[in-house]
Amino acid sequence: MSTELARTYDASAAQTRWVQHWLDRGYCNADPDPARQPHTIMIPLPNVTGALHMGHCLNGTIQDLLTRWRRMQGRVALWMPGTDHAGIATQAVVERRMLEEEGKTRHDIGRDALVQRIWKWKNEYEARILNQLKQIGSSCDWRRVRFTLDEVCSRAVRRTFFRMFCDGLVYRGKRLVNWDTYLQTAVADDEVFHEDVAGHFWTMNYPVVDSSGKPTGERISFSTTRPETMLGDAAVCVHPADERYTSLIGRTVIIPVIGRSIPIIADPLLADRNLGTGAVKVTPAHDPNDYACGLRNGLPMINILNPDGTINENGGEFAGLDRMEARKRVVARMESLGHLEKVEDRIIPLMHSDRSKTAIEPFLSDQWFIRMDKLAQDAITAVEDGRVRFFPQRYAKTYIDWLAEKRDWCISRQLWWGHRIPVWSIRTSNSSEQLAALAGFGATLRPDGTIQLAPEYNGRLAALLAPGLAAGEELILCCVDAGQEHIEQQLAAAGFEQDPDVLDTWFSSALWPHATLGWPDRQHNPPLADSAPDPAAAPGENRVLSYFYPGSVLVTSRDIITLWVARMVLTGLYNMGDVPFHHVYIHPKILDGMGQTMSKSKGNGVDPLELIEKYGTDAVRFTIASLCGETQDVRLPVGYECPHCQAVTPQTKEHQEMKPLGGPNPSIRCAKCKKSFQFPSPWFTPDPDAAVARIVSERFDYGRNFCNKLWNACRFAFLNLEGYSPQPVTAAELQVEDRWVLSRLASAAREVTTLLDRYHFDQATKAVREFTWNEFCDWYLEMLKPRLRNPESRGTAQRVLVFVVDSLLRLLHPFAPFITEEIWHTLNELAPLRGLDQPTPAVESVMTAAWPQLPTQWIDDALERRFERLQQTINAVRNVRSVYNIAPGAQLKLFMRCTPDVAAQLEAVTEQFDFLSKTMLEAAGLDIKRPAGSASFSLGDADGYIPLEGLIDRQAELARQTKEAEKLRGFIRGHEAKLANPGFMAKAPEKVVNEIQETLAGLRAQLTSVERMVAELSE
RNA sequence: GGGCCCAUGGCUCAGUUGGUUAGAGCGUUCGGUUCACAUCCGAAAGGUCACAGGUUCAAGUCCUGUUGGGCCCACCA
Repeated sequence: MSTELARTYDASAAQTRWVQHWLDRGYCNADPDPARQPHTIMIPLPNVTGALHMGHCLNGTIQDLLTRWRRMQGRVALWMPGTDHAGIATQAVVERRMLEEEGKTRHDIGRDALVQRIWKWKNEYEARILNQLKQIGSSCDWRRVRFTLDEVCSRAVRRTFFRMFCDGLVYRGKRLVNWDTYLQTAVADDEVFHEDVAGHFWTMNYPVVDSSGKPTGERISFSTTRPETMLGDAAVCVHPADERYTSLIGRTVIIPVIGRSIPIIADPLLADRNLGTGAVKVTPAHDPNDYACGLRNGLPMINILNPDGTINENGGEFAGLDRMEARKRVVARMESLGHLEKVEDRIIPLMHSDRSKTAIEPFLSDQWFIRMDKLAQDAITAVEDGRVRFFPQRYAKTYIDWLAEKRDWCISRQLWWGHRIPVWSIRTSNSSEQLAALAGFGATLRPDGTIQLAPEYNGRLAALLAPGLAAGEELILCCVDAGQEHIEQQLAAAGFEQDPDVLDTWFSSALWPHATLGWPDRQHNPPLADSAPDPAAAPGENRVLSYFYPGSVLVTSRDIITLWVARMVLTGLYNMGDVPFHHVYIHPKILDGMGQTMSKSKGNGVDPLELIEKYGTDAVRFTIASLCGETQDVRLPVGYECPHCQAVTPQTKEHQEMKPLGGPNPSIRCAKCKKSFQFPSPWFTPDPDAAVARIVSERFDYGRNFCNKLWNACRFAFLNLEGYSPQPVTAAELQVEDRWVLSRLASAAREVTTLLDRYHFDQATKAVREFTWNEFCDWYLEMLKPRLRNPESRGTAQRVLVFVVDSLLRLLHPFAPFITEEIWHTLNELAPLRGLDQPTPAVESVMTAAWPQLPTQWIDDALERRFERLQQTINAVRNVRSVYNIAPGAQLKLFMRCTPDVAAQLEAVTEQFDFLSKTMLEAAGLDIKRPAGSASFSLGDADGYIPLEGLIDRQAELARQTKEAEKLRGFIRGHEAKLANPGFMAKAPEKVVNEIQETLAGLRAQLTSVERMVAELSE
């Protein structure tokens, strides 16, 4: 390591160096240590669907900041990394790509081949994601990286499902799914989009019949946009209070096209008197509202569709027709039978599949559910009693409101990529067949009707239908084992078939906090990557789980509070009997320049590595942390930097939406140099030989400038450390500025600690920046310059300087890990021993250094106030210099009218005046008179005069002071009005009244000074 | 339709339980090459705190409504 800092900081070299160094030294590893407290953060597992964007970068920055900070505080800080298989999203990406590139669907290649392809994709993107995380400085324990489909997580998934199955929490039910008839698959809600299409609105009627089935002549009218669903109608529904229909409620109608009789029912939740005719046909199997109505009223669910979108056998003569063709024929038939009243054209909002772009059909299918009542209640209680706390608190409402609905959780998905549901079933026709199917498992029927399996299956195989075999034709078993235990083979051999569906992705991510720590294995620590030796292994014990669970804080974004956070709490309580984390910090979302959230579908995502390349990781992290407040999302306008002339073109919505559309890659023309360039986009890869713009955002100048400042301040310090000798520094040796900077440092350290405790990252960043720049650099370093040149005073100055730099690097490390590490290592070369009381050897890495906790006694308010007057005086002199355009080098004289004790304080720092403002303090005291031709200023308790004979325009100075006096009079009037207000005097607290009076007195004194100056100038 | 959040100088944002003269960074203007930093230093200009009511001695801050924006959820015969 060099003993000097280079002229500029090379961010990318530092990043490469320290990422590897930290890895080699194992500084990020976290192993159980009973002597210390743990601090656990589980990463919100990124999906392996694609690369990380700025939202992940923000999320990671905060987690790493917290992890590094807690580690420095002496905790065993575990940050658990990993990725999510993201069932639907990943399968969709791979399928889409396969369709585009090879024209194949998953049915063409089969289940195993598709899953293999997805694994390949996963490996590629997982590597990319983990690399991105490393590049942003993430101090994860990389030995522990997990994937939701890996063996450890899979075991936890199967065990949880099995436990829930045995506890009766799992059941099979019907549910309407979004069915893509083209791809013949169910698609998730977020995989569908609304599009308005031209359609028709038919009004028809059904004839009312009497008890013998004869038409009474009455008819009931309704409207529909999907006449073919008539084939599956189970009722006609009206509002119970709708007087037009009260007489018809309970009567029967006939569906003319198929001759089925259905009842007229009343349901206030479904029927709306003000819509259409007020009566509505009910098709429970093909409409979500009708489905809910069907459940409420015990209606039959008549499915009329085949998976390919044709009408099935329930459609009578229409069976086999495509639903659109069936629609036409049903309408024609209704018309010919005289039941069509009118047709209107209408724009219909219709759901479409993202993938096939075809219309979605609501389709009733068998799904697995988890009963939520008790599980949800437990999770609500955990937040209500404070075992889990949200920051900011308002998000607890989102969580509780959602859980309070206690809607059962549909956990099955019609996909191939994911955890296959560990349920096996066989069709039988009676209980003896069922027992026969179970013969190989040593099954006997207990007297109470439940099934007894042979002991070796206890806890590994369970039957859903017990007690009471033959409750249905189907026998359903749940098997916890994977293939190795052979039970699955036995099941297959006995004729059982495994459910083809997989579990909802959130089922496995819900287990993340305990699954990653090895649950349900309580005997062994979870395996480490590449079978690395586990330093914390203990026989018969999973110490990793018992030590790191529950976690400390979950850091995530608000949109998955329900999907993920709630479910982690719920499964944590269910499996572990304890909450998965104590705090939930909800951070802002990253928005683009137009205020939209970043997402792949909008094409406005930004790869953090692009910005890191331009600004450096620390700059990006520091800026991001500075934007992480309580309420406001982070707006991040970006631009394209022209590769030819470096001019920046701000990104617009048009840019985000530019796609090749079969032609050449789109490009942007630079407004300045008129040349074209390509740009990074989620829609295409730029041509290999094309000039490609990079993404920039001037918001990151904030962090970059700060890093530059820090670097140069330390560079300056290090250039002045020649001859540094470690020695205790006594109180007597400390100069005013030393005591001041230590006071400020102690305050800053306390403040940053408190703010981080409360997750106020924006304020913490601001505090540390202001200390570094506005206090340490602007004042302390400047005041140190003369002392460092003087051999007499140099030693103490160096020792204090080294101490402050050391503390500063520690304070900044969680925010800016690379630059602080880089500087720290140089400091170690120059000043291996440091400390004020007793110099001690510094640790090798700032990452393992202790977080600064400085004595409260160092904070000296009186001293800070005196120092502040010095600063104000100097600022006032600078102001005069600037207003009168006086050459920076010109030496000025200063006279101060003030009390003797203030005079003494000012005289004690005469050299500082000279040095910082090229001004000699000539005299100070009560008897100072304004020298002729002076510029003047008032600080309230002291007035300053700077003789500027010949340089100052008397009239201009008079005008300046008159303006100042006017301003003061305005303030004074405001305060006087307050004190003259009887209401204020009677009702305001005494403290506030006193404050106003004091301020008023100060303002009046200052006005007196200014008025005297005006008088003097007017003479 | 329900819920949550936001609206403060040209831009991006702070503003603690209501209480002195509403702050910062960038941008703008003016002035600066003495050996840490022009990614810098010094100075200045720039705000009726979205709008309308209300509560209060006192409102950027609390309440109600309006407008505009974001997000989540529900729904659209």
